[in-house]
Amino acid sequence: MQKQKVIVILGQTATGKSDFAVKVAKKYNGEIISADSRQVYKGLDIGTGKISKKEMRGIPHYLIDVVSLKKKFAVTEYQKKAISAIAEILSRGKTPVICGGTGFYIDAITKGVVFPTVPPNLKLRKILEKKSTEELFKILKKLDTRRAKNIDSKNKVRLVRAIEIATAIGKVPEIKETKSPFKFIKIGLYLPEDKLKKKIEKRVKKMFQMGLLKEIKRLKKAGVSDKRLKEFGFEYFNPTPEKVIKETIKYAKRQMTWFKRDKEIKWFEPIESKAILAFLNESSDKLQVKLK
RNA sequence: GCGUCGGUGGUAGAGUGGUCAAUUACAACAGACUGUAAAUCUGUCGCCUUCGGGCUACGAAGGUUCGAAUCCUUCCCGACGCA
Repeated sequence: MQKQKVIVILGQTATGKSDFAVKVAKKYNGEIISADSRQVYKGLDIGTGKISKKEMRGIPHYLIDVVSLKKKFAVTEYQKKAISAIAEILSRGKTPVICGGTGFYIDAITKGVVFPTVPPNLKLRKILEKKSTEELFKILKKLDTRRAKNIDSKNKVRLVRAIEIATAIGKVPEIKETKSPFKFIKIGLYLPEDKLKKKIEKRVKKMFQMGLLKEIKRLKKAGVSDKRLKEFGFEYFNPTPEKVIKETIKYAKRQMTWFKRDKEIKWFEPIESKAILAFLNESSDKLQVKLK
């Protein structure tokens, strides 16, 4: 059977993914699934650069505004929801277009990573978080030598989670990837460094103009704690334009470190939109040919 | 003009005779990534290197000393105070 085609549009922040995805969706009878770890939350709009209703130009967008700020969202939930969204879109004879900059989320779908199903154990976490990384590493070593070997022994967050899994089910399962029933066509949008920086500056300034500070005030009023605000990213904790620009540039670099590993991504500058559309046509043709 | 304090690596800023190529932070560069992922974490960060080490460096030039970023002299520059 032919694998059904899913278009993926990824790239660093401020490269114009959202707009481009709408364009592609228009052209290919598509619907968009966002791959952004923060845009899933209701109420984080300006700081996350969420696309507006108007900018959506009538294209349905999935996985935006799907959880309350009080709930914690995680990759696994994203994975589940995104995969069912893909199925649903395809069942209506439309093309799913995944668009976003959260590499981890994109891989969760396109690589079919199987995550351990152990839920967070807040009590245990509280205890573990008080310990030093050395202590945590020792504990993990005792519980699961295999995972201890490949874990980052200085990364507390990872150590805590690994111990959490190991205490629940004995050992951390080896990482597994399952073959996806879909064919993903990955398009990466990139900009030369100086252009990217300029776009980031522009974008951040616009954020402040649009009322980022007001948005934060509103969140605080709604009972969001400082700690939680920090979790929502640097835009949400005592931001100044300079600080946000600086942090965004660093973040963009981290994104690229992630994307670089994926050799399936075909990279384009956003201005090459014709070339991209041609590439998409070609990719879908190839699929058709394989069919015969 | 006199006096005081200061001039340290891309920046800020420690160090005040040896363990100093120089704490640390930031920036920069590279990287990791098993339910927090705009998160979390790692490495490199004067030049050269056969990775043992070699060379040049703490405003400039001299000097003291076995040894100086650190002490002395002069000069240059900056801040402040007095004229």
